[in-house]
Amino acid sequence: MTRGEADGERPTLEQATWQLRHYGLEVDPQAVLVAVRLISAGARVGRAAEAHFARFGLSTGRYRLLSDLEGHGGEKSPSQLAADLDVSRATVTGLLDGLEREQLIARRPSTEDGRGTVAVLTASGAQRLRDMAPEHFGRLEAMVAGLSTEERTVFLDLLARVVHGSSALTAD
Amino acid sequence: MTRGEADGERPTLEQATWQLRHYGLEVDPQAVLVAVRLISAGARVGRAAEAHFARFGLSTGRYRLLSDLEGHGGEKSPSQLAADLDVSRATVTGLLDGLEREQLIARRPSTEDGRGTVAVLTASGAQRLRDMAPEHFGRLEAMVAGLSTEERTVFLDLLARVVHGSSALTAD
DNA sequence: GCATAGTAGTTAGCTGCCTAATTACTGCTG
DNA sequence: CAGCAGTAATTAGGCAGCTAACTACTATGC
Repeated sequence: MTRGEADGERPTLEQATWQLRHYGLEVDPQAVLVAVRLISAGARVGRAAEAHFARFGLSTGRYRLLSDLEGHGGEKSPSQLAADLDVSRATVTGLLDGLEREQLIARRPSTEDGRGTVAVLTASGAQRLRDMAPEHFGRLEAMVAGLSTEERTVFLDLLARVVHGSSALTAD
Repeated sequence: MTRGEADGERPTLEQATWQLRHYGLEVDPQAVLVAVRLISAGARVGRAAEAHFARFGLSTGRYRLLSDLEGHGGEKSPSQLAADLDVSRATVTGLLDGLEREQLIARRPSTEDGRGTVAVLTASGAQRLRDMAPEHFGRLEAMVAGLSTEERTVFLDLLARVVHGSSALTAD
C-alpha cells in the first residue's frame, strides 16, 4: 500500500483536472471535487450506519420507516410514509412487508378511508428501536467527533447551500 | 405547503433533540444532524447526477465504470475495477453485462492470466462519455456554485475529516 | 345518481448493490 | 509433480429503490 490516505481523497485534484482538460471543458476542478467527494462521503457515512442496522436485522430503509413511525405516535398511512421518507409508495409496500413479517409493525385497515391502511408500530418494533439507539447515535456522534462545534455549524451551512444548489437542477 | 425551506433542513434540530431525549441519550444533537444531513445531501446530489446519466442510458455505476476505464487507458480487469470503484466483483460482472450488451465495453480474455478477463472501452463507450461530459460537469459545478473558493476548500477539509472519523468505525 | 377522474395500496419487472457458493485456473510446497 | 491454497469471474439469491400498470375505493360534476 503506497496510499497513505484513505480514499476520502479520491478522486484527486489532479485526476479531476486531467479529466476536464481531456474533455476540453472550462469547469473548476475544485468544484467537481466538492460534488464528487460529497456524494462519496455521504455514501460512506450511510454505509457505516447501515452496518449497525444490519446487526439488528434492519436496513436503512426499514430503520427510517420505524423511526419515522415512532416520531409520529406510532401510526401512519403508507402514502404518508412514502412522502415523509421521500421514497415511492411501492418501496414503502416492500419495507412494510418485511417489517410486518418480523412483527415490528402491523397493518390495520383505515377507519376513515375504505382504500386506506395504517401502519402501526408494535411493541417489538419500539423495543427494537430502543435497543439499537444508544450505539447508533453514539456512532453518528463519533463520526463527526473530529469537528468542533463551530466547524459543525459551518458544515451544516455549507451542506444546506449545496443542497439548495442541487434542488435547482432537480426541479426539472 | 407550509414548509418554506427545502428538506435539506430535515431532520430539524428539534427533532433530533426530541429523539435523543426520548431514548435518554447524552449525545450532541448537532452532531447527529451533521451526520444525517451529510448522508441525505450526498444522496441528493448523487441522484441529481444520476438523472443526467439516465438520459444517456447509463446509471451511476455504469458511468463510474466507463469513466474509470477511460482514465486507465481503456483497459482493466474486473477485479481491478471492483477494487477501484469500491464495489464487489459480482457488481462489476453485472455492470459489465449491461455495458457489453450496449457495446460500450467489450470483454477480452486476459493474455497473461488464464482465469482473467479484460474489460475494454469501445469507441462507442468513449464517445458516450464525451457526449455527456459537458453537461455532467456543468451540472456538478452548478450545484456548488453557491460556495466561494475559500468555502469549497473548507468544505473539502471538513468532508475529509468526517470520512476519516467514519473509517475508524468501518474498520471493525 | 351515475359516469368519470383521482387516490390508496399492491404487483410486476427493472437496476444496482450485497454475500455466498461455484468453476476454472495459478502458483506454491513438500 | 501431486496436491492444495488462493484468486478470477460468474452465478444464485436477497434487499431496496424505481416506474408502470392494476384494483378498489372516493369524490366530483353534470
